[in-house]
Amino acid sequence: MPELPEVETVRRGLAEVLGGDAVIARMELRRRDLRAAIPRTLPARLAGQRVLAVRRRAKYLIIDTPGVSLLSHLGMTGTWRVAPIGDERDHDHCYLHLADGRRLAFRDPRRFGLLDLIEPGGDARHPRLRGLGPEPLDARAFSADYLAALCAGRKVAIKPLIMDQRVVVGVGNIYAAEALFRAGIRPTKPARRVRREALGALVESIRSVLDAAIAAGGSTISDYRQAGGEGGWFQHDFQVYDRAGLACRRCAAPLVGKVLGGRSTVWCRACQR
DNA sequence: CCTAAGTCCTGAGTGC
DNA sequence: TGCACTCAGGACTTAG
Repeated sequence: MPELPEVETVRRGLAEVLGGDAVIARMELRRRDLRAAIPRTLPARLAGQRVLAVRRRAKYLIIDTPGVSLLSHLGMTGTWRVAPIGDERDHDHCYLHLADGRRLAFRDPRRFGLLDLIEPGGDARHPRLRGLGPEPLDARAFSADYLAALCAGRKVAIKPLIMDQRVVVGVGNIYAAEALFRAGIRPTKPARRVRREALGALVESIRSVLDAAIAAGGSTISDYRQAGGEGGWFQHDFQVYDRAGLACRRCAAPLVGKVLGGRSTVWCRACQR
């Protein structure tokens, strides 16, 4: 669910909650079988650890402590929230009890999410982080040159290509569709057929749509919430996502939709070539 | 019955 | 034929 803007918004919320030397007194596991099993050793490793930082890499959240880092992925329906005692819900899989009495809950109905540990300084060796592409907001690493090199000779459609986390991280089904609309590129176009200038526009569009969505606190469809429980607002700015059959906001032609790479995809035949 | 913000795996196909 | 890589499709799960 959450793509980069939603994960970044959650990161900022968690950083605020955990700032000022928060200490994790105890991790309480209620259910271990998420996408992968939560390691049995994780609660013991986290107990008594002081939070040093809350980071994001791709769609992963990383809470650093001196002894171990906690890695989480929200999958499609994952949320972190401040959960006062008494606020227990179905699908709360894990509670982090802080030393000051507050409590964080990880809730994920579909269980496509993930909790794991990273050894200190071990990001590059972690199997889920190894092999990830560059951060899209890093203009130096994610450039038109870089994307053009990865598109060369590729028959795959441009939309699934930019959703491939080995190519660039953080772009999912919503923001891929929105960035392609902004860049005027048809999502089904084979990557090798997209012109160099259009790839430059796409790189800029990915950055601009992600920046705008972060500024809006992400997009709330059903489950996504910020750490404080608020929804995001960017869903009101969608130009194409979930708008198949409706009028293009730019030219009023009906938007078309089809399944591409297993994901629903919407675009404007007139505005996107 | 259908759909859904994401990976992850398998198997078929391609090119050297 | 073998190997490496690419690409499409399905699986996982719960809720609305």
